[in-house]
Amino acid sequence: MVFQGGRTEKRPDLDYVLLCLINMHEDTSGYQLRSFVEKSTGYLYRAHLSQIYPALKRLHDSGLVTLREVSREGKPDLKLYKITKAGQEAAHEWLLRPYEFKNTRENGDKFFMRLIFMGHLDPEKTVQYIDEGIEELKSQREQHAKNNLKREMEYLTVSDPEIRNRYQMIWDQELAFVIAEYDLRIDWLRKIRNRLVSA
Amino acid sequence: MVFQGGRTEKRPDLDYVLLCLINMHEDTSGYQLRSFVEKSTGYLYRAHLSQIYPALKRLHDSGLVTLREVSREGKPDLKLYKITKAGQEAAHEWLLRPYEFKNTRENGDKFFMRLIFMGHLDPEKTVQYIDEGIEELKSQREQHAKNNLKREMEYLTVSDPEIRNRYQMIWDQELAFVIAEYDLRIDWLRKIRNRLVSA
DNA sequence: TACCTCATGTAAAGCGTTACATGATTCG
DNA sequence: CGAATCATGTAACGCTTTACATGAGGTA
Repeated sequence: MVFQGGRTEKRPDLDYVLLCLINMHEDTSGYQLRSFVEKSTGYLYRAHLSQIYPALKRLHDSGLVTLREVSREGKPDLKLYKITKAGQEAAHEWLLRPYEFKNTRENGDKFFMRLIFMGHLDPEKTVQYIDEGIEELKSQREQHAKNNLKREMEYLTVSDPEIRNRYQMIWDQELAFVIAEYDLRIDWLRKIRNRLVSA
Repeated sequence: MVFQGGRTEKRPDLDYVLLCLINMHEDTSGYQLRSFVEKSTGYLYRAHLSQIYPALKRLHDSGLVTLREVSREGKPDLKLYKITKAGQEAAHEWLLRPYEFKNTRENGDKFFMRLIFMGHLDPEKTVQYIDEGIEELKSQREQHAKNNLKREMEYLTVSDPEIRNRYQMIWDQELAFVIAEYDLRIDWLRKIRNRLVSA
């Protein structure tokens, strides 16, 4: 433990994901955490053991987790982690921190990922988080709808009409797909929102 | 131009994306390419200028593109690229290369990205590509449906029933969302497939 | 005046993937 | 007998992001 760093140090998202998972389940090993990252956020975010072990070391050095080593004959020591008070505060701070939206797929996925760890939170806070997400997704949806790919057909300087038509068709479909995916996500957020307010 | 390397050298996907875009439009600059990457594949894949410039250098060194420099007073030279025969072959080889599926979001997106550049191809080849994608997505969908997050609620060692219920609700919704997103993508591939065979 | 677009690049930091290193046990 | 799971880690490599460097012209 170097210095109690619960404040707002810059940390990779992985650190917070692990912190939240350790908070859900005491005495977890790095190896177990990998499979739970997989099972919980797996569709939206993944991590390799080679990222997890250094991340746990960072968390330990900052005093956000403690560890207990269990010797096992012929095998490397098992390291079981517990969250500290500072760790719980850091996790809480992360969940409440205003989400920094960027217009990328990865950024959108991470917005949804954070939601997975919000069960501990006051539902009102989660609803506020979701509302911000809905607004952002609506605006991104409109941007895509406006930046119509059809206009960009001008870029295609290929004369063969059959090829042009094929590109046109694929790009039209592509745009429709992007819009549909945004609509699905917006809908999904609304569903969760409704369940949170009606509970 | 170091050596004509049209064969199957290992290249980042970015190189092929740029190659395909240069193939669509002669005499393009790196700067223009960035905005067209944005407008064409933007939802699925993006690149910064700091990646594009080195990529163009790689393509030029391998003889896949040629360039023409246009002097402009007080400004850096404008570099306009053209694809070579070797470049067209490399792009074609990339499009026909069997897609290496991995169960990650990024990998799924890149599958769809490649489709955007298949307008030049024999539609039968594109249909075959799509069929492989549909099979893969169906299998991934089933894996997610099976790895039901409910079972993983065991991991959550928090006693408060209100918190447990909230997690349960969010995770159930999360799973439903993942499945719905797979279904949307599978549907979308079927739509494009139908348009390709009926044309 | 401040910001955006055009236009080319390099350098460093950050994050993710693959390979290496070690070794027991279990399942097909 | 080979593959998978458990269990910990380090090192190298690759791609992405941000910062730095330079500078003109247009627009709010």
